[in-house]
Amino acid sequence: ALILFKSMCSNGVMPNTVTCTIIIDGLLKVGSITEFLKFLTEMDEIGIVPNLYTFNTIINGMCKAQMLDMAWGFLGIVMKRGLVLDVVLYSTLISILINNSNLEQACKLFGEMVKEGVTPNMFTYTSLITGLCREGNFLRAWCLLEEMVEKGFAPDRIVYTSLISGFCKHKKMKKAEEVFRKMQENGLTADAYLYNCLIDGYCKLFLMDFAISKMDKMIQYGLTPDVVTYTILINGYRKMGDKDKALKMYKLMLKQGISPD
RNA sequence: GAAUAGGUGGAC
Repeated sequence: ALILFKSMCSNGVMPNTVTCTIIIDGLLKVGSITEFLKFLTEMDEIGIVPNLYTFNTIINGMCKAQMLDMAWGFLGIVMKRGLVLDVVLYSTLISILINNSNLEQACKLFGEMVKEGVTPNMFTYTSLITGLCREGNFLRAWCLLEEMVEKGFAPDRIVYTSLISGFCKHKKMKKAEEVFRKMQENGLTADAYLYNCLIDGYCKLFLMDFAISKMDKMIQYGLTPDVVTYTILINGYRKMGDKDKALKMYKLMLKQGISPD
C-alpha cells in the first residue's frame, strides 16, 4: 500500500488528509512505528494537516503498540490545536483506559464527556461495561446497560459478549448462560468469539464436559472452532493434569488445519 | 463522497 501511495504521488495525484489517515492506520496496525514517524514528517513537509480522524487513528494505534506516552503526547497536540474532542475520540480514550485497568479515570472521562455535551454511543457504553464486568461490578454494569437502552441503543452481540465474558471470568456460569439465552431471545446469534468466552468459563471451573459440549454446539451452529478455542481447551486439560486429552485436543487442532500461534 | 473507536485464550 505504501508503494502504491508513493507511485500515486509521483504520478502527480495529490494525497489528502483522508488518504494519509488510511496509510497511517495501516502502518500502525502492522506495527511499523518508524515508518509511521517518517510518514508523519513527510506529511508535514507537504503541508497536509491531520484532523480528528487522523489523531484518533494515531492515538489508538500507539496504544495498541504499547506506546502510551507517545499517545498521550499526541492527545496533547490535539488539545493545543484547539480541536474539540468528539464521541469517537472520547470512546477511544475510554477504551484505552479500560484496557489499562484504569476504570476510575475512564469513568471520570465519561462524566467529562457528558458535561461537554458529547453524547455517548454504543462504543462508549460497551467499553465502560466491559471494564465494570472485568472488575466484577455487575450491578453498575447492568445500570449502564439500562441507561444505554433508555437512550435508544439496542444491545448488540458485542455488548452481550462483554457481560457474558465478565460473568465467565468470575465463574458465574449460571448468570452467563442466562444472559446468553436472553441475547438469543432478542434475536441475536452467537459467534466463535462468544463461544470461546463460555468455553473458557467452563474450563476455569474444570467442567470440561460442559466446555466440550459448548464446542459441539458451536459446530452445530455452523461455527468453526479457531486457534483460541483449541488453546482454551488444551490449557483446560493441562490445568487438570490431563495431558492425554490435552495432546489429543492439540492433534485435533492440527488435523483441522489450524496451527498454533 | 471516501478514512478513525467497543467484546474472547495462552497453564506452571
